[in-house]
Amino acid sequence: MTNENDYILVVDDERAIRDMVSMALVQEDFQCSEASDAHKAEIMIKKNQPQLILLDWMMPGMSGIDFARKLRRHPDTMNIPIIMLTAKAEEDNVIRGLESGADDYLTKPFSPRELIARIKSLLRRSKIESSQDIININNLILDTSSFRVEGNGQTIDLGPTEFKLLRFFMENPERVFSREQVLNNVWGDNVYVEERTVDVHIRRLRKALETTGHQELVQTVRGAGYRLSNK
Amino acid sequence: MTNENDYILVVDDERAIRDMVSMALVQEDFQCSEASDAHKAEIMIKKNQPQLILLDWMMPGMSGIDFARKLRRHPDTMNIPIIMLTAKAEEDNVIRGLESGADDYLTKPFSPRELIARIKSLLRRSKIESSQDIININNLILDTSSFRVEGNGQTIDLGPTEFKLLRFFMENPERVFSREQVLNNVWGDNVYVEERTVDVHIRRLRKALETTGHQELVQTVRGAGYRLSNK
DNA sequence: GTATAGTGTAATATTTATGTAACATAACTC
DNA sequence: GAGTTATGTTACATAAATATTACACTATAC
Repeated sequence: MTNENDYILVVDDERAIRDMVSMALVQEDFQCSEASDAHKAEIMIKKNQPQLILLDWMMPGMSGIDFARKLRRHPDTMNIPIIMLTAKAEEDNVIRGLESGADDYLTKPFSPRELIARIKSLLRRSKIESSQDIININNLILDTSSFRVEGNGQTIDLGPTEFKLLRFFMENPERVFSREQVLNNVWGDNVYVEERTVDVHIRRLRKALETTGHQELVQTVRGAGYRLSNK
Repeated sequence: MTNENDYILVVDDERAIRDMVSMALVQEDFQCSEASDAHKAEIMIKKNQPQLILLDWMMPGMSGIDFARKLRRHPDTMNIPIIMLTAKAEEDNVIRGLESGADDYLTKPFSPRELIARIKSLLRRSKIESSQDIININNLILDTSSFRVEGNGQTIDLGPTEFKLLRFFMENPERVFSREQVLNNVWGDNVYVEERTVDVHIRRLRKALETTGHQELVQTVRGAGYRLSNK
């Protein structure tokens, strides 16, 4: 096994679950730590960033779902994969869990083998995604791992939505996307906002890019949508 | 909803599952068909290639996993996204499922909402990847994904209607279309504008093409309409 | 809590595209 | 060549698309 480089954090208030999970992880040569609540987990994450987090849905103090949201908001922890652990009775909420930013979920009781399977699958995916994390177009540099954008060496400040927007366009340059496509890809499905909202965020993005003269990369294609291009 | 163009094939030997899934799909305006085994599925795929396949793991005859592998090997079906449907008891095999080429998997029982969410997310990804379409006639190059037109390497600026017009003609070269046909295809049915309006837009298109000498591709066929031809 | 930053919407301004009509030219008929 | 019809060309008012701004509201940080 070559799992020894992957460090996994288990967050659950029930000791029995934590132990069972840890055991399964160690068996597979994963490194792992345990935290009994969100607060402790937060401290541990700051010290040593895990490659993946197993998160209980229901916990005293901050709930798993809120914690997941918090992690997703913070640039440093934004891209750590999260697997939610939910009890059978809470199944209805699974969707909310996924919407809050979890990447997968497991319904208790689950078998160690399934747990391992899902972990591996997620790690695999996240490694593929994070392997290409710096995009450079005309000296506009977007670093997805540190969530930074630089233009000609100068840092550009972007809000979360503008960052996602720019990232999406930089990952798919030279391609026109309709407002609807942009909404689906940047805001997500099942999110309803006005199409015109895209215009406003494009405007905000352009404004931010003006500081380094990169606003011209974001182009309007009348009747079709927007495009990022260096031509 | 704009899902009506996506055709999804459901392959499962249990009628109950197929019905449930179909119902959920139809509700979302997806087109869908059902197959009860791999063999039937194969025939249906040949006839009409689906945008996505929902594939049961365990089936009489060829198993889902083998079928997935087969699909992945064949060039025509290589890029069709596959979602595996696995029963709880078969969880050990989830990894093998993903390794055999499935893009995602769902564990039964699953909720329709989750099903739909995963389908949409997969379709979104695959659409961006597959939408590259370039037409080249006499070095007049039209790229539908970037909405760009180039003549001998030089960019040609076109308004939305002229672009659509040129696209239509380039997709159907050497063929004469009456003004009425052009209106129906480029402007859309049930849009009423004067037939002579076509002339004006043809004029605009020709003018734009003059910059690279491609105006002669757009030919008038007196009494019949217009044609795009390199002869 | 209070301050701050981020979001979506609606109203308004600006830019660009569109369709039509009027006139010009070319082609075809006799 | 005169008469007739089809197409080319241009200008312009209007419509449509996009840009921009302001604002109310929410979420987040301190």
